[in-house]
Amino acid sequence: MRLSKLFGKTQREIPAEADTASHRLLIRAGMIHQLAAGVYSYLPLAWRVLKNIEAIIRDEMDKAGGQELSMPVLQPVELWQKTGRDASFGKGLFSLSDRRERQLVLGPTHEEVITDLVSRNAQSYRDLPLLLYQIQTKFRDEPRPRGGLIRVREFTMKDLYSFDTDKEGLDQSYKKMLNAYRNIFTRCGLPTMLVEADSGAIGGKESHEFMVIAESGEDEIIHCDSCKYEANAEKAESMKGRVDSGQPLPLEKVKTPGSYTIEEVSNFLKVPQSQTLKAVFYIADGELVFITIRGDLEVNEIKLKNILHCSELRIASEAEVIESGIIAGSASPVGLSGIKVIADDSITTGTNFVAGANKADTHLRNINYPRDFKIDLIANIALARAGEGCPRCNGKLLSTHGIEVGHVFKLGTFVSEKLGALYTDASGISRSIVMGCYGIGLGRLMAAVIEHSHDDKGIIWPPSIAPYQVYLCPLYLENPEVRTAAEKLYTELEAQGLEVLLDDRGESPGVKFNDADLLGIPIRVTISPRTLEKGSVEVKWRGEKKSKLVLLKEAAGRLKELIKR
RNA sequence: CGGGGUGUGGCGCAGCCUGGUUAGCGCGCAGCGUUUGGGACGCUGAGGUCGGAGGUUCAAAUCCUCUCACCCCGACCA
Repeated sequence: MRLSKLFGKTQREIPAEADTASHRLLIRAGMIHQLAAGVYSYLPLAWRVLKNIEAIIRDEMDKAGGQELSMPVLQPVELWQKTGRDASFGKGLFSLSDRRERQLVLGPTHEEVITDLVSRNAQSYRDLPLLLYQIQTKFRDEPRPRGGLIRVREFTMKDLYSFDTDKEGLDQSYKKMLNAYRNIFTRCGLPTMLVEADSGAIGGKESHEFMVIAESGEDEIIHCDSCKYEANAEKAESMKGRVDSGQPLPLEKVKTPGSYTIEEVSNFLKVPQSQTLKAVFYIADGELVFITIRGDLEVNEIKLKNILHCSELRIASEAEVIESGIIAGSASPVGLSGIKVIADDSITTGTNFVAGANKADTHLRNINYPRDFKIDLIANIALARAGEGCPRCNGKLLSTHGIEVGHVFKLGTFVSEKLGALYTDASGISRSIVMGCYGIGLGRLMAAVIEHSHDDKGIIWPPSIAPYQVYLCPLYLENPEVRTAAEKLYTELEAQGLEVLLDDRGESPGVKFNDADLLGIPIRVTISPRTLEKGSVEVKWRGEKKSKLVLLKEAAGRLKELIKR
């Protein structure tokens, strides 16, 4: 390809709206263009990278036994109503109606469609296991697209679904996919961390995410400094530690004028925050719930949502709290009735807690569970934080940020039950198919590669996914020898099957070198009167400082070898 | 949805507070010339409904009202 003809121009200036590295570089390299919030065009360079990523993914999926197919983006909403996931996706579902006022959605994922499809085509245990996948555009009306391609509303995703007869089969499919995913990310030059994850709106039980460590990552990863424990903060657990405060003492009322927050109460009564109980109020699908948790901890809303099995969860407004007769600032589970009370299991880690008295400016000392109050549900709903103890060993938890590039779920039979996807086992009994699902976002993967591999000059593409392999960079093109040598080498390299970008522009060396660095093509080959004097060209890897001279007549062969490596 | 911010040629911005001739600057783009091993220079030129609607005024990019879009911080996910 001749650079002068390539659609898409490099930009010198940094686009104002971009503040993550990949976003800036993708725009500056002329690879993407934003049409609307979270909606992008991919220009030829980006498209080539995506195609390369796609080829790697396809290869690994096929090797793992996957069969590629293609399903509709346009889906009847009824299918989503059957699984109830129209509610769990909520406003994230792009929906529209056709001319007959039929409600349709644009597929954000394809569990429903594929399960419906499989249920009609696989009836016997002999038809299983199955691994089916597609690489296709997904639509999700994200509340807030961000970071360029990191989070968008229309994106290409590889989604594979596994169908097995039982849990053991699912475990095997899951393992195959974990392995394939590791291969994919490695081949894309991306180091990843496999973390335990929450399954969110997709549903299901066990779930893992592949994370790329990056400052700009949206996810917080909690991991142990001494064992292998790694989890998304949404899911992470921690040792809460015991609060040793002796034998239960009798309840005692204390006046606490002006003290409302945990900090104020703890200062006023001179007790550590871990010796208090915090009250937090949420509205779960319209119903007010009372949450109590040790004062030094925070509620993990994801965990809370999961145990409440609700689709919408938000902090209650002050008005809503007051309306339900609770004294904000002095709220307490003690003596409360008519409201659902959920407690974090941290309330059992100590004795003689301080909490509100449900009476203005008054708190209670020496509250003990279960002596003094009842709750509807006790569970681990606390946010794990760096510095706390590892739940698996004696280590300390650390925190980093990451970009989620892949997510795998053990779905189980949730979807197949709802959609009646059954198979007949060897003894003739009808059973639900056991499912798993596995996704990779291609654009996000491309962005993550850039986040991981760039410098202040530009992108550094791993050769496996680079849009071109060689940046052929002749200087002083008006010099006939340079021009002839460049054209000849260009032809030879292309004949060798190499992907070459020829910078045939009449730009100055500085401009050409800077663009070469920005575009991040793995190998730069410079031809100038200076190199030709020695019958040579200059070869330089994008990621390295030094270059070396290669004889012009050997150049094509040598480059072919380099690329192979 | 809550909070913060921005909309002015393809890109980055100034002008707005304190209304007043042809709306500027840099990059980029086109032409010519001189240059050029890490983003050269000169000359010439093209390109703008000042996000949109309404209003105030003799006069609006500038003031007022409404509205739309986009970005950033939080609740969602590949």
